[in-house]
Amino acid sequence: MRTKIKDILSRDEADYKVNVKGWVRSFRNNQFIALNDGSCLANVQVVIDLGTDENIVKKITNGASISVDGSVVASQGKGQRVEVKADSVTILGECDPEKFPLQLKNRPSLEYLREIAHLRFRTNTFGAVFRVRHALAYAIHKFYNDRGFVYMHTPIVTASDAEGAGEMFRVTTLPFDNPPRTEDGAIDFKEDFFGRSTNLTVSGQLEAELGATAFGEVYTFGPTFRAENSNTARHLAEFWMIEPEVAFNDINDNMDLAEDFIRYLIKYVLDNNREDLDFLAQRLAEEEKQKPMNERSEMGLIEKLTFVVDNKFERITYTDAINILLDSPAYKKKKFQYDVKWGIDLQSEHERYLVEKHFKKPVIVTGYPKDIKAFYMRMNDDGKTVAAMDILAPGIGEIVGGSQREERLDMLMKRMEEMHISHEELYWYLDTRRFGTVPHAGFGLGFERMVLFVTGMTNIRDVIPFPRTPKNAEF
RNA sequence: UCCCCGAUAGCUCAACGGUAGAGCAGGAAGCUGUUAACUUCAAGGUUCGAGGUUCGAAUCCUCGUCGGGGAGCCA
Repeated sequence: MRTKIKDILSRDEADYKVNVKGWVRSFRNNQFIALNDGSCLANVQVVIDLGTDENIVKKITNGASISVDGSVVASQGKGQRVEVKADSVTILGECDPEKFPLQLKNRPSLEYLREIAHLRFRTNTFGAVFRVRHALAYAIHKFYNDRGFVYMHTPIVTASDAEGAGEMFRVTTLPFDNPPRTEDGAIDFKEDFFGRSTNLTVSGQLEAELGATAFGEVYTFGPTFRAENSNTARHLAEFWMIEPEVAFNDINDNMDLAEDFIRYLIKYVLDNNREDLDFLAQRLAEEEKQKPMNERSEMGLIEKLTFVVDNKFERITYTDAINILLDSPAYKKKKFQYDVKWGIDLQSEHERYLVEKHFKKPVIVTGYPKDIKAFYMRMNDDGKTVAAMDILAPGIGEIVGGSQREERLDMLMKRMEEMHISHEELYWYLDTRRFGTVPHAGFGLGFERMVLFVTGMTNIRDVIPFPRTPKNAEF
């Protein structure tokens, strides 16, 4: 019966028999094995006799997998309280040190580790990141389950291309070198697998709204695909998104939910993944030391997370945001590359100014001009703005985008016409407004952006196991 | 997609247009309660690819590939 290293270290007692299995992180002095089994960040020290069979000792190399039978004893050394005194060591899988691409003592760069993503889980950093990622995923389900939400699986393959959330990946079984054609030469999607043109989903929101008008409170948590040629540290072609949708909620309820949600997730990880977070905090602090003074962040990772848990997000309207920007020293000194005036979409530099310079905390911006937002957002009484809300996080930018939805059939149809979206194609969406329509609201939280925020990592490719980005679908 | 920067030993990085180096890893030997163990020795290179300039190119120029930072699009 195998005992996990996490259990040995947290039990913190001596004088009992165990079997431990894991991967060798380092082997010192022909005697001391630092063994890691992924159950926690820390290694357990395995001590073997100097007289151990040389054929075994030779195979205890970095990366090798071993099984150890022995006793947990109080350590004579300084670095640990308990260690495993081995009675016998079995090599499960050898690891040729000459060929093993992961050499931990060389401080491999994140970029290099990305090239060996199949092995990078075996590092402290990625071990911590992906344990935290898991904890966040679990906490998401727990948060909504505890509040009576129904977890809804919205389709991955969709025929709807009206969501306007970005470029889509086509799903087809047609031969691309010689597709069937209609009489006028267009590709005949009637011949395709689904009998129509289909794509990978860019959002589960429209389907989630259907669920919300029956269950009241639903959420989705699934993969999402955007075929945008985005090459940034914040974009993936395949990413995960959480989209709660709640009947009878207005925009203020929506903000409350999003804020409670984010704060809950951070608190969950602070309470349950402290060892990993402390390691990531230390990693980040060392990285910050490399930066010039004026680029360093004022707070450490733990401090930042605690601050977010303890403080309300700032809530401002789009119009307030524009006025703050117009009044800012940055604007007056012409520091902004893009001009500021009512009606523009806020640029990255504007969002960063609001979040990182002016408020220095997460900011919720509401009431955006209708012309820069999607058709389904509820029109405000002024006829110019919609009940949209974006949550902007320091260092990440937009982490949540949501709105109260337009529940009034006539208003919704008018907006769709203005934006050239077919009523026929979305008849099922409009039906929710035809039959027992209710006010409702929801939002989308980018899961990887949340993981970025919590772990303090800076590239989104380092918080998803196998990133899909333009020109990269390895593994 | 656009702008800027980069690619040199397995990894992290040096090298003014003039003999490609170091640390670590890996190999050999030693030491033995170590903590990224330590000490000694030996080995390790198509300088990303294709062209070009030059007596001579890692170094300069052009194109390409890949990576990083920023922007756009967004979550």
